[in-house]
Amino acid sequence: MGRTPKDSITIADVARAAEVSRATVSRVMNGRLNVAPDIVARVRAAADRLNYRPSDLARSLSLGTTNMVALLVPDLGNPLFQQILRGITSASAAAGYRVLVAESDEDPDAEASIAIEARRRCDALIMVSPRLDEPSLLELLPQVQPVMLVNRQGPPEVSSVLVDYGRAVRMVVDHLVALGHRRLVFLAGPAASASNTLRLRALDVAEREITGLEIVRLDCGRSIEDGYGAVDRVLAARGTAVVAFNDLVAFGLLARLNEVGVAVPDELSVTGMDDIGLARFAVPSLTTVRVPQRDLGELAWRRLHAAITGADGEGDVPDLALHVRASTGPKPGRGSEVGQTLGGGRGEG
Amino acid sequence: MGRTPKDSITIADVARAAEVSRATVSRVMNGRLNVAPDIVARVRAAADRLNYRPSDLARSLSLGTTNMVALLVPDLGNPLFQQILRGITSASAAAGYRVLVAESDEDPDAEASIAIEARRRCDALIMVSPRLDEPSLLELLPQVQPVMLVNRQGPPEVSSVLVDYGRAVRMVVDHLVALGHRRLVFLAGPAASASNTLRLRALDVAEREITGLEIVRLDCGRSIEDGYGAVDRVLAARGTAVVAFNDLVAFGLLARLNEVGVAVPDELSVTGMDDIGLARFAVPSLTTVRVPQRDLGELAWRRLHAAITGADGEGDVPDLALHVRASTGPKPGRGSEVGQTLGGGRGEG
DNA sequence: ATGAAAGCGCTAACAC
DNA sequence: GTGTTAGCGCTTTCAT
Repeated sequence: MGRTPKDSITIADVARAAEVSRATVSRVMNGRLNVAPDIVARVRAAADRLNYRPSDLARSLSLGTTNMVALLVPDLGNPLFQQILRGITSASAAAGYRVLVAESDEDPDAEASIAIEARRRCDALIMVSPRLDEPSLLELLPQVQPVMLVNRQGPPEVSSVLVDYGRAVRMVVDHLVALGHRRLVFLAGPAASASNTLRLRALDVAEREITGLEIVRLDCGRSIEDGYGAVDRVLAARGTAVVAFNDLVAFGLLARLNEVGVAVPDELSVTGMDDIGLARFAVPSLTTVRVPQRDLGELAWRRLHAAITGADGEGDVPDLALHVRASTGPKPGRGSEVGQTLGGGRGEG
Repeated sequence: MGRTPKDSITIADVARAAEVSRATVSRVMNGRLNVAPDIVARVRAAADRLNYRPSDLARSLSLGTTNMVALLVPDLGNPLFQQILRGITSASAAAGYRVLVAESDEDPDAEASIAIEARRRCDALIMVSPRLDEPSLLELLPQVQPVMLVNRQGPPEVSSVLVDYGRAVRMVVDHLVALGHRRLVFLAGPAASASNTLRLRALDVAEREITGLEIVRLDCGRSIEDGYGAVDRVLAARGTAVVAFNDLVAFGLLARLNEVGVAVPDELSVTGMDDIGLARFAVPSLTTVRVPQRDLGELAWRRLHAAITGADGEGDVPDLALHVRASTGPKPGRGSEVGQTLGGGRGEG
């Protein structure tokens, strides 16, 4: 409307106080040249005296740009998304952008409308691991451009940052196979998670390629509690090593194994995924694959920023690295050392 | 300006398509009554057909309200702040608000300007554990109202949500004293942290009140690494129990103690603070005080929202609760059971 | 019940 | 160099 008794002082107040036009004040505030030094001083003085702060809202409306990015994640409680948020926040802050966070609460149906709504207030949107089904996603994406996908593949014209969890899980499997393990238990994550699918596919391939390798797949989840609660089924599966969906699951597993007195890695090896900060400090310290989650956020931002500004998006998805620690060891049973070579997999049975 | 070749379709387009005035479209979009049903239908149809989305920016400018809250935290990597963010995000989303996150990176000098800048884009600001010194804080607060402080006390006219870490640490101390411990080691957090000061003060009081109680204060920090790295100094301090600044520090400590072969709690008891999700799953599971961090965020939001809308801010800071788990036990040495009573503290030496 | 018009606070042509 | 003016897209009096 027009009647809001705004307390805030506007550019007009400064213009009046400095006895210049609003345009000139604007020029001064934005460091535009072509303003006489004495006028600049006068305006600055007036602005300071009045404690003037330009309205970002009005600037944005006029400029057609908000300097904000929206970030939509399924669950802010997930360390992965927290790290990505950190990466995006600090990287975008460097470019003068702010981050608006939105959470879908793992509800696929809510995602689309939240995405649209959040995007409306921002110049761009970053969707992390959207749980939306493929058709809905394809329908949504054009409406929220420019948009960036993290850990989910979109159509070719939509850029994305993807971690190759397939390769990651394969690194773990190869490591365990090299230690002599032939019967592994995989603790699967949420079915709706694209990265879980990647892992499963890689396991299929591994099973096919490595002779004698058996992998028992167990539905589990992605939280500590899920891992903790899976122990009975894990033990019943009679594998010699377990590949957890992520570090959190591995953590829960380790805690419970410790309670029931199963020695890790002497009786059972355990691996995680992600290398969250705590992995190194698990008891025993956790063998896992380092996924540079924070860098992921930064990269997503860089690419998006490049897309917005028309520059070229430098940088590639950071490398994965297997970190072998104390939670994995040779397959229990005969002998102690194993030292097999990777790959060709001379089966045990 | 006026020349931006906006691709987005505006209220004017809809008005034209529906052959009504923009005012009418506005009324329809906002569910205002006083519009003939057939007109409503026509407008809705046009809007749908054109895929019209009102610009939040323009609405905000006109309405004078953004429906956004700014959240400023020192460090997004800190689980406490992450939980608070979660609480605020979900609680405010329920009221149709979005959260803008900003991070000061623990830099006190950056805080003021970030706060002002973030606040300008939002209707209100929540500052968590500001590291700013007192005078600067007092100077800043009036400029960013409405503002809410979390875990830091401001002047009376600025509302805040405070956890009584003093009481929390005292609960831990009493628990340890009851177990027979008389020489404790306190691993202190960042000096700039107000909550650390609260803990230290409470320890002074405890030392005065409980006869025979000695507390060795060691500078440490707030991260796992800090706890991990403090082990040598802790052992040198020759206490029988250690009170860690928070769960993270306790985690690092436990990990290292396990590596060097110090039995917890048989040789040394360890306590944390906060009861982060992982505390229960530490090895051994961690005795700690549950600080409902997420609720803190929700409460901060509720109070702030009440202040904005003029309602009254219901709700109180949620209760603290000591969770006794496996990381604490009787003081090592003579006998096994201790079973002393709290308080009056019959000293040992 | 609807439209015309002013205004939210700012920026950027365009004149002078 | 500086002022004038016309928007950015929306809401809301005020008149009809």
